[in-house]
Order: sequence, then structure tokens, then C-alpha cells
Amino acid sequence: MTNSVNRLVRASQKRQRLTAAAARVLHEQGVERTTLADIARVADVPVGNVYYYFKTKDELVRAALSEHSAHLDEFTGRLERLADPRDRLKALVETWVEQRDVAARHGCPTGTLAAELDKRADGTLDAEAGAVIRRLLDWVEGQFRELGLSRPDDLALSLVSAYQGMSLLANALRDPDIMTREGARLLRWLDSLQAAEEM
Amino acid sequence: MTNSVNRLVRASQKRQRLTAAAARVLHEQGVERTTLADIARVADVPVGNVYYYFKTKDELVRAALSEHSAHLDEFTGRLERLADPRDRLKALVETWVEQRDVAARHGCPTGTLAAELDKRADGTLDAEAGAVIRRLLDWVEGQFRELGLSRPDDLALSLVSAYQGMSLLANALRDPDIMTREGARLLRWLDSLQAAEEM
DNA sequence: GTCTATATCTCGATAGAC
DNA sequence: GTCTATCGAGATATAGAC
Repeated sequence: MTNSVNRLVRASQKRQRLTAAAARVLHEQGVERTTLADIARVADVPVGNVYYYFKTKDELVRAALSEHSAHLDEFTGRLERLADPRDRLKALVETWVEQRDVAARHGCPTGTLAAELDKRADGTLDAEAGAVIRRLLDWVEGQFRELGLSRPDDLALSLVSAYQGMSLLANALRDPDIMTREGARLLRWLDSLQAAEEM
Repeated sequence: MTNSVNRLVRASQKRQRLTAAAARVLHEQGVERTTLADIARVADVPVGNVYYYFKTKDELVRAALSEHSAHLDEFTGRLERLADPRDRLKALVETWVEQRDVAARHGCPTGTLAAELDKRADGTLDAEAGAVIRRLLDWVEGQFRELGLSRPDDLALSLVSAYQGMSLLANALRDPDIMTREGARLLRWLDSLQAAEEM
């Protein structure tokens, strides 16, 4: 490697570290209570240096959203190795339940971010947060459609909505058991669905 | 009325105006993005005067939470005029759907507040937000119990969770129709429940 | 590309006149 | 009780040396 390539690699490593740190810290503390210093510290990058990679704080929020979106794609991609769409959805619910302690402590990463960004008058970033949720919604709808169920869009809405709701309640009441209880109901519900039948 | 009583009344009127303004503005803009000046302006009270009624910003947040809690009590109280608990729950869902435009714009007042407060390391106010949600949860559970349904706590969790989920999605996607679609499913679900049967 | 120092701004909170 | 003026903390963002 030449020196210039070396520098480039190190540079993008720092950018990557900042992005990962932003995704994590913004989830834990929220956008408004997170300072650039917080993110820089976790990423082990000097504060002033942050501006070389991200011109504004909003760009860091954007990067965190991309990170969540990429993570979601990678996850649904893995689920598609399962042959039966119903098994994919059940595996999705099981993963949510496994993450119950994180949900009880900080809520759903994308959901809490979207809720916070929607409080802004400036409506640029909140649309991007909504797009990540829409991405999950569309993927789930595809699974219901493959199962030959009617109104797959409404079924997807119910499932994703249930996830956001149980995450918010688990968080607000600081009770991971809420994820377990609602998760069990969702698994039973998924098992009960039959083609040409609604919920 | 003596002058001193006059002053007292005017004073508590101002306190009341500040509380109402806090409840509204904190819902619309969130806690972190709302300044004391914002609340004072809406309440038509000079900024510096706020501190005569509320020693800190957190006390204003607390007052807003009490306002939401009182509003909830008053609302469930009115619902209890209906003889059938099932009708009470259906009226509750119908009210949520009627509020769809507010939900799409700002989310559920208590839910978004709880989510934001839970991002704090300091865990004093978030518990109070959770308590308001718990209050709704308990009331709904009572209705299911009156209906003689098994696991009324799980049923209440499903209903309130569905409400929080659909509010968050409607808000994130800026789409009030989401409230209508999920609301319709909840009404059908409530109709389908029979004693000694689970969801 | 990296980092320090600092400018600039906003906001919560206080002091003190009236 | 009411209100103005302002302090001081803390944050984003920038200037500029290296």
C-alpha cells in the first residue's frame, strides 16, 4: 500500500467508527441530549476532528440512520434463508423478544429516533427515519403476501405496530417481560393465520 | 373579594395557563426542543415570571404530566357512564381514531413524552411518565376483567400497546390513515372476544 | 488529515428594582 | 407578585497551527 492509500483507509475507519458510535449513543441518549463530544469520545476521535468527516450534527444523525437501515437489510436478508415466510416472521418476533433488555432500557432504535425527529419543525431528517420503518413494513408485507394472505398491508401494519407499541411500553415501564408477553401473543397469532382469512 | 384573594386567583390562573401551555407545547415540540420562553409566550406570561410559579423546567414537565393524567381520568370517568365495558373500550378506540390527525402530527402525548424522558440518565421524571401509561393500562384491564375474560392483563397490554404502536407509526410516516386501519382491526377484535377465550 | 483553542450562541436560572 | 437584565454553563461550529 502507498502512504496515500494508508491514509485513506485510516480515514474511512475513523468515519466508520464515528458512524457506529453515533448509532449507538443516539439510541441510548437520544439526539437532543447527545453532544458531539459524547460521540467523539465513544469513537475515540478528538472532538474538533469530527467536523472533518461530518459537517454538521445532523449529518451524523443521518449516518446513524443509514447504519440502522443497513443493519435491517442485512438481518432480513439472513431471514430469507428460511424457506417458509411464516418461519421468517416468527424468527423476527423471536429476535425482538431476545432483545427485550435493550428495548426496556432504550426502546426500538429506529422508533425512538423517528419519534424524536418528528418533534422538529424542520422536516428533513424525520422523513428519513420514517423511510427506515417503511422498509421494515414493506418487507413484512412481502412475507404475508407470499403466504397468500389477504390484505398483507394491514397484517404488516399490525405486526410492526405491535412491535413499536410493545417496545415503547417495555421502555416506559422499564419491564422487559412486556416484550415476552406480547411476543408470545404475536407468535400464536402468526400460527393462527390461514390463507384467505383475516386477523 | 378582597384584594389579596384577587391576587391569589390571578396567580393561580397564571399557574394554570402555564401548566396548560406546557402540556401543549411539550407535546408538539418535545421536552428538549422546548424553551421556557416558548411556554411563557403561549401562556402569555413574561419569561422571568415563570420562576415564581415553577422553580425549574422539570417542574413544568411534571405539571404537564399531571395535566395529562387528570385529562385521562376525566375521560375514562366519562366512559364509565356506558353500561357495557366492551362499549367503553370500543368508544376508547373510536376516540383514538378521531384524534388521528393529532397523532400523525405529534404522536401520543404521554407516549412520546415517556419515550423522551426515558433517554435521560436521571431516572426521576420518566417513572412519572410511566405511571400515567400504567394508569391507562390498569383501567383497560379492569374493563376486560368485568367482561369475564381470562388474562385481562395481557389483553390490556395488547390494546394499549397497539395504540402506542399505531400512534408512533402514524407519526413516523405522517399518515393518519394508519390510525383508521389499525383502529378498525381493534374494533373487530374487541367484538370477537368472548368469555373464557383468549386472543 | 489531525488537533487545539476559541468564537459564538442559546438557554436555564438568578439578582434585584419596582 | 411582577418583570428586566444578565450571569454562567454548555453546546455547535470554526480558525488556524501543525
